[in-house]
Amino acid sequence: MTPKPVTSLGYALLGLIRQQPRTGYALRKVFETTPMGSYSSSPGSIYPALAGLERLGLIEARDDGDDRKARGKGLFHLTPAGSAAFGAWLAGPVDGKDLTTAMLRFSFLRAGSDRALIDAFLDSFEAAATQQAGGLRQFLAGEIGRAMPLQSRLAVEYGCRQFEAGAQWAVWAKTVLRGD
Amino acid sequence: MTPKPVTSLGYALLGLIRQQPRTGYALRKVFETTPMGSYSSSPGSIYPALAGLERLGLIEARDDGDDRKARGKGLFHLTPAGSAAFGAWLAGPVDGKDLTTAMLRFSFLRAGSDRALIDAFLDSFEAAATQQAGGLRQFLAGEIGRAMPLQSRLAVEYGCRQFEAGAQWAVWAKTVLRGD
DNA sequence: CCAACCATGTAAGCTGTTACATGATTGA
DNA sequence: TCAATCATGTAACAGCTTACATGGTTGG
Repeated sequence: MTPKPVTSLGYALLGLIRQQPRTGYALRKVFETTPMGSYSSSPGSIYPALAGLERLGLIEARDDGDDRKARGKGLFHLTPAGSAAFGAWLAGPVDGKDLTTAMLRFSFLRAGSDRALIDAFLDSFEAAATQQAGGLRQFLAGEIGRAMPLQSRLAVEYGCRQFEAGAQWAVWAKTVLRGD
Repeated sequence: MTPKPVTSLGYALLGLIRQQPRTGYALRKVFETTPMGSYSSSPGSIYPALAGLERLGLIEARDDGDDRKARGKGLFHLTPAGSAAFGAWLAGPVDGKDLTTAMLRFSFLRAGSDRALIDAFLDSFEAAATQQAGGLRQFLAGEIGRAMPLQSRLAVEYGCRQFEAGAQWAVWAKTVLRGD
């Protein structure tokens, strides 16, 4: 029952594999050709990560398919355990300190089947972002904040605005998903 | 002439020490009590980092002061080499892929003496953020982007908005600094 | 036939995290 | 005197980055 031996790169891989079974190389390509690249750079990290997930029994490689497209080890599939672990991760709470990871999760929710999770996510994302922004504004108004050099205060203001933009995004995303 | 053996935590430490000489403990406190905490968590990283900076000759501990406030090793000061290295870092270009580090740098510029650097920074920060946002919008409009699941597209939109908020912050910061 | 791309990895090194360990001093 | 805070570290471990190494296949 050890809860989290899986890193965010691991979850990214699980999510992509859940979307459709892929080879290690195809996974690398996704990171190279999409903004998801910010979650990893190439080979040296993803192959070891895949090996780790396989060792944990969350994915397995199958020489899947009648045609010989599978040159290497074949396509990775989620095992039932992998599916369960990924599902649990998807349903977890939004951590205010790590909105980037939260967004990764969001990108793997499916408009069709996960509607309830999506609504819950957006609500708690908005709340978390608003709260973080509030914390920073409070800091700025407090003793330490007022004593900081101007540049530092401006930098903190940047953080506030980032969080506020995040909260606004959540509101916007809700309207988009409603009028779909 | 090995260019960059200093990490962003290292630069954060150099910057804080430049603001005023401090003990290792005082530096830890800054990370614990300000939003700068996002650049590190405690002891296990900052003491080794300080040791590294000392080994590189960028800082040195002095039993500075007539009164015995210095219980431990004393206060860390920048050496001339440290001052030069930090100054060079401050004057470097804004890397679009790492706006967080850029913001750390910004927070250490001084409204009094670094006016030229500040103006240059804000201009190039705005440009970088705008460009990153544009890249993401272009991606969304392209083949791969249009083929992605809705959730993923919304997540990318989040990224756009973050960058756009960054660009807007830069514009705002310029007006603040002008009317000072 | 040669370049590009498919496909998979290994190895060294650095950084950071967590958790533990220690001891002096100050204030209630 | 007892807890909190000042003050400094170490050790084990995990993860990522960079760079290198290896081969098969396909298209011009």
